[in-house]
Amino acid sequence: MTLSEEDYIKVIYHLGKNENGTVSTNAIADRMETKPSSVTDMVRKLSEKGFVNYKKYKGVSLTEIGTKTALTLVRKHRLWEVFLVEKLNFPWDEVHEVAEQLEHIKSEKLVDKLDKHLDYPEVDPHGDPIPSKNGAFKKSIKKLMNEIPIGANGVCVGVKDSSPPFLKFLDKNNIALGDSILILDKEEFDESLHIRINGSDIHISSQIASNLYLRITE
Amino acid sequence: MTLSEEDYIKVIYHLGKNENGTVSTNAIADRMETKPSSVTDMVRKLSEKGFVNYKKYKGVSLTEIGTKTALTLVRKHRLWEVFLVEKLNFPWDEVHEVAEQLEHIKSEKLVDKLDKHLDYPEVDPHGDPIPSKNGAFKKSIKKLMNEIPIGANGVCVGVKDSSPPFLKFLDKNNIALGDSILILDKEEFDESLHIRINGSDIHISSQIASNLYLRITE
DNA sequence: ACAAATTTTTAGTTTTATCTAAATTTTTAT
DNA sequence: ATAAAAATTTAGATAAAACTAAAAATTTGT
Ligand SMILES: [Mn+2]
Ligand SMILES: [Mn+2]
Ligand SMILES: [Mn+2]
Ligand SMILES: [Mn+2]
Repeated sequence: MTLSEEDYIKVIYHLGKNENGTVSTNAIADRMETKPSSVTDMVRKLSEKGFVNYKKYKGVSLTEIGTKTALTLVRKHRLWEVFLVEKLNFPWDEVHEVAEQLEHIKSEKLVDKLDKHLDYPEVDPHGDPIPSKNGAFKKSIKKLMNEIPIGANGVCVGVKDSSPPFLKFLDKNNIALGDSILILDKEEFDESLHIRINGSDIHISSQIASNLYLRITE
Repeated sequence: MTLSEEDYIKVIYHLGKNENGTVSTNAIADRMETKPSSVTDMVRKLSEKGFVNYKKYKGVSLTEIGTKTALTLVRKHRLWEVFLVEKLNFPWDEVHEVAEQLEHIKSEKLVDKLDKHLDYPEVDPHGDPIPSKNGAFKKSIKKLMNEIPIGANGVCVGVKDSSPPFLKFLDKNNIALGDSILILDKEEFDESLHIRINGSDIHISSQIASNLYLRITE
């Protein structure tokens, strides 16, 4: 597996999660910031190697071995993110880029020892679950904040958008994973929310609310 | 800097240390496990980029910027080795291979934070010095065990050969860095040594003695 | 249903890092 | 000094991963 092949497989995995599993050439090209013709070439190669199912003009989906490979990469990526935040004190908005490189280091023993060193974490710094060695997820019951009824209590457990600008915004407003949140009210006009967090009442836009996951506590 | 360019620069650095600084095409090819013709191509490219001085048929040497680059790589390699041994409990004979990959991760911030996390180590698990951020070494006064007079006391501070077979041999014989050693006697016939270590007297071959560094304690 | 728009693939190049085989230069030995 | 040996470079090829431009297939809108 080359670095490039690995990145393609990860992208196909992430895009396939939302859809029925089948991903279009253009969608991959967009995400990889490359050209559709390059995607066609790579997808054909991955198909020959058995990682994806591919029918010309019909899109691609991961095979069983392709899915296994993707999960191993996601596991490595997220474990490294935990390491960077927990052990090296990186800000959570800077870890993705470095983990994008570290995920390609080839050593099963390294991943096992890293997992142990981190005390077997179940989620990464953005609240995303870390697959176990055999590819199993602990599934969590989480909902986007804008889909939660007024009056409900929850704990902030993840972000949908984990881009640096959004994460920096959360830092600036003292919103962190693990915080308790009470939904006070919703404005009809723009769907913005009034919430209580860390003892203070604040007003957040629907764009923010639709990118924060809560686990409802009752 | 591609991964391959970085590996070439590191090899030229290590080979140049022993010689006058000028390294031959074949020496590089041997060490890189590649063909001389490939080395010629790469060396020409590195020369165009300003990392090495190169005159056809006359060998290569690192420029100032090339040396700086090599030292940064050596620093990263050795810091990662310390991490693997100290934090992840890797055996010292298995870290080189993994560090060979980790040294190529591009993030200055990562190296700084790793250095701090490890509490600014001065040597790697094999006793080799770690260059500082600006490329300075702490020079240590160490000698090969076979060059030390009978009766002298020393502390084992490094290995010359850090190949897994030699390191495993030392483990098996309970010889580790930091151990105090007294040279008891030398056999004329094969230059083998009788030494006292950890309270017991043992007999070691000249091949072993010529690959262990001691710092003489008096 | 069918023309237009969009998506995807094909064909032909480029760059990087290799290789083999042949040519050239340098070194060594008589 | 010169022939043989060794080291090094050149020439030409290959494989991976990109790209552009053009062709082909699919989807969309009327
Ligand atoms: Mn990546
Ligand atoms: Mn993450
Ligand atoms: Mn390397
Ligand atoms: Mn080392």
